[in-house]
Amino acid sequence: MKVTIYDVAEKAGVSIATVSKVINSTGNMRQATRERVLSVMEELNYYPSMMASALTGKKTETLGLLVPDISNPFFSEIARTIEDRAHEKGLSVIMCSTDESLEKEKKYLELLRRKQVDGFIIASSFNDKNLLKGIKSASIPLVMLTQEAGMAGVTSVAVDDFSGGYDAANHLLELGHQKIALINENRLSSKMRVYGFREAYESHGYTFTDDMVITTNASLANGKKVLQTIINNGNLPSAIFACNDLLAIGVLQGARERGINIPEDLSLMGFDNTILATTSVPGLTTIAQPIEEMGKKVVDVIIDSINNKYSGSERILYNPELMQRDTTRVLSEERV
Amino acid sequence: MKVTIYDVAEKAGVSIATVSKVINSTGNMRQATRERVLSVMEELNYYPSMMASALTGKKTETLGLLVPDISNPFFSEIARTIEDRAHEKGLSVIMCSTDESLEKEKKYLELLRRKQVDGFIIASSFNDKNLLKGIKSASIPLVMLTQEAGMAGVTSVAVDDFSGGYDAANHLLELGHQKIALINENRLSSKMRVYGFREAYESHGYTFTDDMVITTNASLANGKKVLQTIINNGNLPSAIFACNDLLAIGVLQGARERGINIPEDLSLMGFDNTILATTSVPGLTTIAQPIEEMGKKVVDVIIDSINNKYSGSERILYNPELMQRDTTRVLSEERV
DNA sequence: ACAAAATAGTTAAGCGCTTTCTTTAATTAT
DNA sequence: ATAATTAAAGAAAGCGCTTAACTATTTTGT
Repeated sequence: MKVTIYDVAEKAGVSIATVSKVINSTGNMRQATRERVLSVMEELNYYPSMMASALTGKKTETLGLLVPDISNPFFSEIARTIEDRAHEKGLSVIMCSTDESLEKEKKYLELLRRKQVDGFIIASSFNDKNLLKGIKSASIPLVMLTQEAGMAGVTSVAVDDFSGGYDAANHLLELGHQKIALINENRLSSKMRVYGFREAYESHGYTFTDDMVITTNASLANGKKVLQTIINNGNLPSAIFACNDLLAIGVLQGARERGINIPEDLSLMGFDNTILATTSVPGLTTIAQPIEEMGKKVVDVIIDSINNKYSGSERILYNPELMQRDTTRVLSEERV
Repeated sequence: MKVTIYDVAEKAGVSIATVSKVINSTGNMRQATRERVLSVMEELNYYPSMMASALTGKKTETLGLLVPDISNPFFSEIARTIEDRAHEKGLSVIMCSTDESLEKEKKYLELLRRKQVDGFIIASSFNDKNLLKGIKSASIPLVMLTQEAGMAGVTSVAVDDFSGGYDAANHLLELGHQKIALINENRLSSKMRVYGFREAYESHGYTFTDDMVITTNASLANGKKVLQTIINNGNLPSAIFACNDLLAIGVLQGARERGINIPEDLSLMGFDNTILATTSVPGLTTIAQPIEEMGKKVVDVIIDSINNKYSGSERILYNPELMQRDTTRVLSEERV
């Protein structure tokens, strides 16, 4: 049978209250007593149940993390830094991949509420804001990662997507590109990148039109597919800006398969600076997010709000950084 | 305040026992009563606490997953399939990256025990078998993934590493390579790959020596580093077999930086067939593991053993598959 | 040496559920 | 219409812990 606090108390010849005190290092007691209890705990292989203690008003020491897809390198990389930081602070994390699907978001949110997680870190879109409102009004700590909540009173940590997009456009524009296609995801952060791009683009005096952008979900396959679409549309652009590395690499693969040379025939940019950008050939020019910093920050914020040391509602924005590698280059004369 | 079963009971004008019954769809009751309770639950935004119910002998519906590193694509990919399967069956999963460190393994194991996870899926090495024994003797369900427990009574699901290594060797040997370096990790599964390799190598009449293999941890950086070491040792081999894709890609990067052409100057193989193998250029020849199947299987096994429908102790082995891409080629005459 | 103050340890209620028994109400049979 | 049977709902104990309030034991002061 499972060994409980009663077993320990009995064997150590004390009350369960005393055992509880040694577990939590609270209250006063003789050193000898403490040691005796400790050794009995050891001897019996006793693991205090966090369920039981959570039930008595303590925390569950568990965080819920909702990401679109943990197998997407960007999210697995940030999940790793979150996990590390959380563990450092004594919390575990339950991860859920939502695929940005409303049903899954709803289901997982409910599940995690029932599990009484101490707080949520949310990197999934949550287009149904009511879901978020529900947890907000139950005053369960909540921090958005990678995007804003789209409602008051929720803090978020993210890169400055707009300026990342802006930088991307500038880079391409400086290289002489003007006919550019964008690949976008249907989430706010991606759209911000496109807006930023647009801003820079127009400030160079060009006209941005919506048909320059194609929206799809993040995956290698979709990257390829979109490239195909772009090709089919005829009128190949001289550069493509994908709103994340996964899509960009998909384009890269597709290009290779069709004999389109990158960057000779086509310049390509991604966003995120995941492992994929560093391992591809040519190396992917991309906009880096400070993944580690963001991961740490987001757990620090959630922990502070769990402990009521934080009740703000900020937008914490990090600066993106252009990582210039080898998929972009000056537009050669003959293509102008 | 948090809404509890009492609030619901009171508002619905029934006892908490009745509410409990509707929550769990047990016992008999009038349809009208059930509906009334249900609607009150809805109205009050009631989320039954799983902590409380777990305390009364039910399950926590939570699995503990220990992997070396969730940001390693192999593990994030398999974690995704595990997560999906688990959710399908109503369980959540807490993920922990151990970095194969003894302290972390110990810490996380203890933590998860305290959280009363229903079972463990372990893909980390656990060189200290006592840790595993502890959970085994507490009769907490446990399945090894990617490797064996190294003790009786524990079932494991993995690829047949030995035969994967064997296949890798054969492939290289058939291409005429004979001077081959291996990059190994310090975990049993990797060593099995090397043993398999060795077996094939020797069966071709060659002599395998231990100085052909260099051991390191899985990371891009280490792949590069090892390549450097190999170069420094002089006497460059004509092929390298890395025991996982991450290391192989590291080698690929390193090679590129030093102007070593792959596969012209050096053939290269990985293991796992992660996204990295498909996106690299040239595409990495590697040994594929059936990630999805394995992920599903491992949760099915753990669930069955949680429900006492399974108490076996099998080694469930999947067949690896050679994915021939472009980093390996026939050893050219002049290099023989 | 004795009261006052501080320290050590205990009692018991309560956290939010589940579940076994009981009791009460509704059906069916006679 | 009434007893026998079955269905519906409730009472209460218990899960493993925390904690406030309390009692017993020491220690300190004078």
